Amino acid sequence: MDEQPRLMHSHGVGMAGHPGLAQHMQDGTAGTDGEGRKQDIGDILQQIMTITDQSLDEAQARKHALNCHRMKPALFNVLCEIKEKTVLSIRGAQEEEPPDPQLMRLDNMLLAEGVAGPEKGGGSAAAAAAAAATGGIGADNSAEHSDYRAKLSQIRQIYHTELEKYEQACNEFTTHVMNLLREQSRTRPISPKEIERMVSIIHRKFSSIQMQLKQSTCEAVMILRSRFLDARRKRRNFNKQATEILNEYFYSHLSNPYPSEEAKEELAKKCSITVSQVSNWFGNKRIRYKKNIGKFQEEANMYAARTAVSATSVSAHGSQANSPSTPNSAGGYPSPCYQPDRRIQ
DNA sequence: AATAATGATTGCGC
DNA sequence: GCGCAATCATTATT
Repeated sequence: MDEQPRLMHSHGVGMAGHPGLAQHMQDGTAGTDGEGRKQDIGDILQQIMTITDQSLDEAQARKHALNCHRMKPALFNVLCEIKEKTVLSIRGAQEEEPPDPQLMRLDNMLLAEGVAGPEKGGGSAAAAAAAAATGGIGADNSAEHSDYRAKLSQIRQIYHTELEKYEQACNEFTTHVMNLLREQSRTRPISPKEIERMVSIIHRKFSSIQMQLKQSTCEAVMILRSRFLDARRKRRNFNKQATEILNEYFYSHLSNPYPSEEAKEELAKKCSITVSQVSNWFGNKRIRYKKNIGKFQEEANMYAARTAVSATSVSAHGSQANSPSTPNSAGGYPSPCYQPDRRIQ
């Protein structure tokens, strides 16, 4: 019920009644009465308000005069405090900045890829060594790898120069703004705290720009990786002998062209390719054979004839064992017209 | 330069 | 995990 008066009292923040000002004025204006002080302040404020109407030289002189005025520090502090209470307190609350998880992720990735970290020694020698250490396959691989390294270091260089540019621009801008604010704080209530806040705002802005750089660098690295890691891009056909061996197996097991794990391993060893390459080959072969048997007719006949010949020659030498483990008849895949029958004769 | 062949990858169902 | 089918990207051929 009777809270109204108290509320109204607490809201009454006027300039004349400001405790800080009163305190400052006590030692500044010894001997004058209240009317005089008010007159003084009104005078100063009037001068400040009209300063823009004057010519440049005049304004400069007036600014200097005001700056040297004995009331200046007091007024300045009061204005700063009022400003702090009215404007900045609104934004002051949301001041804390937790480390952005996304930024951390980007940083970690760049570090892991060797883009952000310290410069790793020199050029092609180190790259080749690294390639040899990781690859172990041979010259082909190391050539690819050094190419990869070269491109990566290119990205790295761009990243660093850009980052440095941003850093420099940020510093330049910050000092510029700080100087400006310091300069303006001679005529405008700008507290050091406010300048500090402004600097942190600038830093935040620039770090968000840096994050964009990091983001795009990450993307570039990912694209580079996918380019070089995708085996489709460095595909080499198998040599003649390898395809020969694979085809031989395929056509002699046409009824069931699914080599077991062991068979795949053996084929891989014989062709000096990996087991998964063997699997890929058989996968491709099966589907392509099935899709267009006619096209493979000739090939099928050729290999069938060849195995038939080798089988007969083997059996002619005495051993009666059937060479392929699975006979070639009933099954999923249609056979070509010429069906090699090793039981022939 | 077009086109075919070929090894590798991806998405889906089992 | 495997195989199939579709597809990609490169290499060989015309």
